[in-house]
Amino acid sequence: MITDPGVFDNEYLPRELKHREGPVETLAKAFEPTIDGYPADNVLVSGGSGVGKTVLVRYALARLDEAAAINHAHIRCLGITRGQILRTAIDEYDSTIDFTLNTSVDTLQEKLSDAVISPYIIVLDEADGIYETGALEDLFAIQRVSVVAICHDAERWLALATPEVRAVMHRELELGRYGVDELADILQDRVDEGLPPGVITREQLRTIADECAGIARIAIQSLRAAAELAGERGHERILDEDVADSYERACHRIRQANLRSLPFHHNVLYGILQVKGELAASELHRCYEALAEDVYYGRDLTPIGPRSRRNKLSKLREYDLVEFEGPPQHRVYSVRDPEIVPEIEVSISCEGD
DNA sequence: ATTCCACGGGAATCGGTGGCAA
DNA sequence: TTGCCACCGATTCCCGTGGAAT
Repeated sequence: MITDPGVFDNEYLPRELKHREGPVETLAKAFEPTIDGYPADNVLVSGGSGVGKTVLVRYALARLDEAAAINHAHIRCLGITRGQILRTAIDEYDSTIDFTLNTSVDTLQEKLSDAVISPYIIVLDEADGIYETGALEDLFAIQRVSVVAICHDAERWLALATPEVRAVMHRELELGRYGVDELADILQDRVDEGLPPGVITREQLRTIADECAGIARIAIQSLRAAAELAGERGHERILDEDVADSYERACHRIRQANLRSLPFHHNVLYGILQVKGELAASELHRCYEALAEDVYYGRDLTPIGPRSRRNKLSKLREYDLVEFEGPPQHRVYSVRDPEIVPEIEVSISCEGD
């Protein structure tokens, strides 16, 4: 049923960004100075999950590309280091600049500073934890570099900022949740581009939009899931029952992709929880230790200690894969969705069963 | 009031990479 | 080629914190 699967990709950039005309203009204004060779204004873009922060910035940069050849980079900052941010920033500006794995981060900063001779816009996506890296100061120290920081909560982000950082964040852009009709409009564009005409009604799009509570990413994946389900069930067009089951499948797919993007240790911990259902912290650690030798056998990795496991578990929670419940000393870990399975086979039978 | 326990921040340490001089 | 060193990122070690149990 799907004629162009590309329209459901995260990377897909719509021709027109519906219901974000104001923010698009704000970004265009912020980028305008680059056309005359001056640095762009720094912008802080904030808003909840799936309100289209990333796509907004990508869209505005694509428009800028049409007007002038301005260097820009897009860096996902979640869980990466100061060095990785600087390396990416250097590489995206000029891939001929060489550095190695053990080049000091201070040197990297100097290299970037020396290299940048024209306006350079660096988008720091998922920049909620950017202060821990220290990379922000590195970038702001470079005159022609400007930053678009994307975060969830602007107030918290600015509260953590130094006065220097606050002083150079010239523009703030807060995106609210889409309304049902707005989101239905956005879905309609994807329908027009990626599905045969007439397979879904406006009312069904509104149902999808409503179910997703304004979160565009889930809505778009729900639309895709509804079309897939209709296809699998041999329906000529998308029926209400396909729409009804689409949200589950969309969430499932997003979480499954999240898990796949995480390294082995995370998958081991997840696998234990997925099989056991619910575990107290001490039980989880006991299971991990009981299994570790088998699971890690033949791999170029060694089992990690309890402290690292806690960090991995926090990460799993950030990715909406694992839940914590109860106070620290009685914390219970469980998976959000037992249907999501890890990449690895964790054939679990911990002692104590 | 005291003990217990897991959490999580921060410092120390480890294993690996790559430059450099002998 | 070898040994040494600086450095990185990942991990471990150490320890203060705070809520629940005793």
